[in-house]
Amino acid sequence: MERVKLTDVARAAGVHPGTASRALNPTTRDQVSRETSRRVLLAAQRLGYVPNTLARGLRTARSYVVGMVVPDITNPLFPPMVRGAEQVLSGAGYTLVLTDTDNDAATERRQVEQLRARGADGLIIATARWEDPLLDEIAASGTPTVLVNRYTASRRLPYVGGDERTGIRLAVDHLVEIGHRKIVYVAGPQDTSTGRERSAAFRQAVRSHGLPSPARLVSVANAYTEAAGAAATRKLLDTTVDFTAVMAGNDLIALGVLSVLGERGIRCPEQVSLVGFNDLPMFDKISPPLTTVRLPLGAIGGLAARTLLAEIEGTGDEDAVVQSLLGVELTLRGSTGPPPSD
Amino acid sequence: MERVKLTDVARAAGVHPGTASRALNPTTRDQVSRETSRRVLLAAQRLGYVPNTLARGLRTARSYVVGMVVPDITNPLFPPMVRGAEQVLSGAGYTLVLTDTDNDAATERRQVEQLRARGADGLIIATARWEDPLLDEIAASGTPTVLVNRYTASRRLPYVGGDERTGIRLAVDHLVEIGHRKIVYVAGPQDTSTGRERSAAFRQAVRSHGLPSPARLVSVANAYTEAAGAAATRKLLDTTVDFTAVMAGNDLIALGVLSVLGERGIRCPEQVSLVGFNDLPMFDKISPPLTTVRLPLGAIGGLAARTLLAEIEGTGDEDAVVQSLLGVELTLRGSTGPPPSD
DNA sequence: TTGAAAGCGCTAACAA
DNA sequence: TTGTTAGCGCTTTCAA
Repeated sequence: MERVKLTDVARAAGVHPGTASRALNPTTRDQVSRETSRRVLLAAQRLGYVPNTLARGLRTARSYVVGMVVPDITNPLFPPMVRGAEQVLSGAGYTLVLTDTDNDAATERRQVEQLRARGADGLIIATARWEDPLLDEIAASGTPTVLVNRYTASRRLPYVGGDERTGIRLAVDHLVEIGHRKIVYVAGPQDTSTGRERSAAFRQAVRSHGLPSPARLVSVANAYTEAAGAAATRKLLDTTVDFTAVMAGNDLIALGVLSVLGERGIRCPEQVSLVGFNDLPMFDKISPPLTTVRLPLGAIGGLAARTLLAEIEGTGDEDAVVQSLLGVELTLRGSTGPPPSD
Repeated sequence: MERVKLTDVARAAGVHPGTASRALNPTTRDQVSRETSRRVLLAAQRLGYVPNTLARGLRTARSYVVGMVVPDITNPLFPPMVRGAEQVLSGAGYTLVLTDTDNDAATERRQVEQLRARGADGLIIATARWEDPLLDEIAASGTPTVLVNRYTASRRLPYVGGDERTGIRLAVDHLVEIGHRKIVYVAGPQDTSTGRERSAAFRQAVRSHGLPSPARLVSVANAYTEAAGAAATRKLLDTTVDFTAVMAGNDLIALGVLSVLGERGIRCPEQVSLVGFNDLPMFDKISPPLTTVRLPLGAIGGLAARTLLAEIEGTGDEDAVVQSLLGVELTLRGSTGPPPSD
């Protein structure tokens, strides 16, 4: 069960290994006569030759490996991004190595190290914290890297994501349009760019509509989870501010909002409207179906991959794209309606 | 920004590269004096040495790469398995390369080839069809491989999965226990082992309870999707058999069943009970919350990885495990209740 | 216990 | 256009 190698192909075709290599490699094929390259290709095919990527990588100092780091592949936000990236990369002859950090900084560091040990040509990272020393080190190291989903305060690495500000504005516009004036915000954690960006966008949107200052109308969840969303909502309700609509930092937080509304006997959307963020799968099946902001996750992953490839293969003298935002849309469903008329 | 290599460490420690290699490698460290190995380790640490996995792999003919092939990472069934596998593998010093075939056989073949070009030490495959030539070729090639989630008719490769037969039996037992006698089954596609296995288990369970022969009580969906489930349910309802409970081939099919019941004004669980399979995320949030069979997906992925590692690293003279089934449990929720009493 | 040297499979600079 | 040769960074046999 010996593996066929280049020398075997060369021998079978009656040429030197160097020639066989040139014939097999599309970029060097024109250095070889048509007849010879035909013979080599044929022999390779016949013997079932599969080039050894390790050996090639060792010689060319390129691994054709791209690492992608996600906090938790079980979070439905990430699979579509991974998929989008993988399609682009494998189409370009690259292999995607996926690592899941389990939301743990030490694990992340170890895995990035592993990726570098493999000579990864580049990195796609979805785990950025607002302050993130590891990413600053990576930026300093010069490894081609693109952030997705979240970016860092230092903004030292290019970023691809959705246009979150517009997403929040669309949602608030919608609520205002159907009559809401008292809108509260259950924000996501502020140690991520998404949490900060969306909070800022909410404040701005509310202000632009001349609605009451949101200072006391924002409650911050300390994680993007149902439980954290519920806790933040309880805190909000305990200060008994009155409101007719809730904007949630993401869909899972919206789930927490929904459960607390249920607890307190507040009906959605009759008494309080609710908008989420992300449009995760199955949120159209819950009751009430959630109005939410949809991000083009697959496209984000794909564009991140293309951005990275440009950086890896690019000539380097072109101006680099530092940030790309993709358009988002508001998905209207049953969780939003006019405020109670009394 | 030059990368530190073994020779640099050796020079810094004042030893020969061969010695440095021995000191750095845990399995050969005892061939080196304590003092020397201490010096080498220290130098490596100080210089930030990261070994080049490619070079090592080329020399040792081992890549420490395991490929995992899934049909669609966007399907929530797979992320937990991937995660379980990745944790085991990275704990053992292996890197997981994930590939998504987009449910396409040609893509799958191309990707498996890529994985072999990378010298993958083994494969975990979640895409098995009942008749699957590619997998038979892989089996013949001798590449260590473990199937998860589904197996092939030829059973030439070891398989790790959930105990599906027991899952179906638990579900049917539950329905019978709360009073149902007329149970129908909306099966999944019969070109997968899961579709076949569950169908057979249903027939057997029904028979063992002395319920009416299920021949006309089974409708087959041609895919594990909501749409296919809905279509199969319509076919069932159009032949107007009367029943009080539906067992679905999986959760997505159950979703299709639910929507058709809604269409026809049949209430669940008051008029008809419904049981799913897999316990996907969010199915506890739909209305009614779905009673379903839970598989230990993470554990399945983890065990598949361990099985594979045993095969890769094993001495080869031990008897190999050919199949491992993990325990499942029935999760009772709102979609099942006693049949109507009239 | 350590050093010397060969070689894993491939590519690329140089020579012919 | 093709052959020759060296070497990518590492491990491992052999010798000292």
